[in-house]
Amino acid sequence: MVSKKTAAADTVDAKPRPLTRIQKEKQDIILEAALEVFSLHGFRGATIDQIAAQAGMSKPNLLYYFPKKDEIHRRLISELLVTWLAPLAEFDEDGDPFTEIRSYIRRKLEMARDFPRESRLFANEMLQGAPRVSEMIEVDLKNLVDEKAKVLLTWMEQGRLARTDPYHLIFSIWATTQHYADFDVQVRAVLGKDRNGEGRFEDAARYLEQLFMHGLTPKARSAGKA
Amino acid sequence: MVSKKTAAADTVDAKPRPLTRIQKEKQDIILEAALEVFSLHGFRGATIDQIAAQAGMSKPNLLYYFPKKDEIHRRLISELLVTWLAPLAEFDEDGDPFTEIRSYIRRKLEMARDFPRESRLFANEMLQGAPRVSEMIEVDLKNLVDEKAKVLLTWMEQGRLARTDPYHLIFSIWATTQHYADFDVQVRAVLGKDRNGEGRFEDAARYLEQLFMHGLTPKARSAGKA
DNA sequence: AGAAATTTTGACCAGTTGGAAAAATGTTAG
DNA sequence: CTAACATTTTTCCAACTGGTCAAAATTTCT
Repeated sequence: MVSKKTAAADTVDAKPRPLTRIQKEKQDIILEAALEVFSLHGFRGATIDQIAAQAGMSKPNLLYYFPKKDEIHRRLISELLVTWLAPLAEFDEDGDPFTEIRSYIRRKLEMARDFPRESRLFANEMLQGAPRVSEMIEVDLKNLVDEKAKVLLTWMEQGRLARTDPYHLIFSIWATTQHYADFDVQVRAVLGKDRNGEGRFEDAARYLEQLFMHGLTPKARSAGKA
Repeated sequence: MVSKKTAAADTVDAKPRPLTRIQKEKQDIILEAALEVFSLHGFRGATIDQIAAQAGMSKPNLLYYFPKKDEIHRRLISELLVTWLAPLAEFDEDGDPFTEIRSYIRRKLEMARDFPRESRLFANEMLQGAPRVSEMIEVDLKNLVDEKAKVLLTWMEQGRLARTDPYHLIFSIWATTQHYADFDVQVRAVLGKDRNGEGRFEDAARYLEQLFMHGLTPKARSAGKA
């Protein structure tokens, strides 16, 4: 009764059965396809048939590797969260505030460019109230942000960074960078064909750097009234 | 064959039949319910049954007013877009740049607070590649933004605003404000119970003002090195 | 090669979903 | 009151969905 099916079912089984190379490959193909479909249609909007088609296999075959739709999604999300938190974790207390913030922004922007599907998968989950990751964001994410907020506060107290709300600071970085992945259609539509070439990414990076470093105040009156 | 059904079917009919007050009321109830459900689950994720339940009526009864699920969604989206573009349209060339931008940010932030479902409905649509509103954003939205970008450019040339990319400037306002509606769960989770009271909104407003006015550079060296 | 294990396929199913048809129940004007 | 119209409910259905299962095809191991 243990090994009627061999491939995936080793979630919490006695004999984890090492996972053949072929199984790993197929699983990766499926996860890749699922990422594509889930990120576009959300969990409920995506069908196993679609994912199977995208993965180039039949539905029952896919279900042989992942017996539950749920589980594909869960795997994607949990893998994603690791990737997603990594850049923030790199934030270094001993570095220069502006260098650290600038490179964090850049890394996040690169992620929006290079992993837009991951970003959208995450956004979909958030939009729907994060039913599948609530614990993850209430514990892991919160702790990490709390920690980094403390670092920011230290910098502010040392006068090396403008005194402001560290949490909202982090939110604004997330928002501005992920926007380019999540609202890609809108960005493309508004920028029009011309402004959409390779320069787009650099334009965004340059603008965000300006925004976070100096805001919109023109040089002439940087330290002006009030 | 014209009037077998009377209520909704007047999309492009000969006799638009004035729409009784009762019909208008019921339609509004349905749209309100649909907004709730669509904004949470996306188009495909939402079912007519759910919407009907939310609206307090039976599915066939709902279908009497909106014969197609599609149409409820379309109506919501098109009504939404008007509301959504209004604040940007108010942007006044003759005003003071900073006053205009600041009040635009505040209006958008208020909208994120007061109409989070609309924001999420819109976000859902964008995430999915805007299949139902592509024309709207490629024409109406683009034109409006082009126009306002020109205003921003003028201000920049007059030295009244930092020289930067006006399109990305607008994107960053959208991103930072809508973030509070679309990623509400995340924001709540990260802020924790304490920091989530009535002050939250004001904190965000204050932070964003600081960000857009001065960036993160501390006062002491506002106009520092190159 | 041949047995054993793994992978793939095809047929199938029960539950859900969007929607149609028609009967039943109001509602209103004459 | 009643005929005409508007609204609501009941019943039903075909397509789709997540998922099962046994048999067939393939790979792996000896």
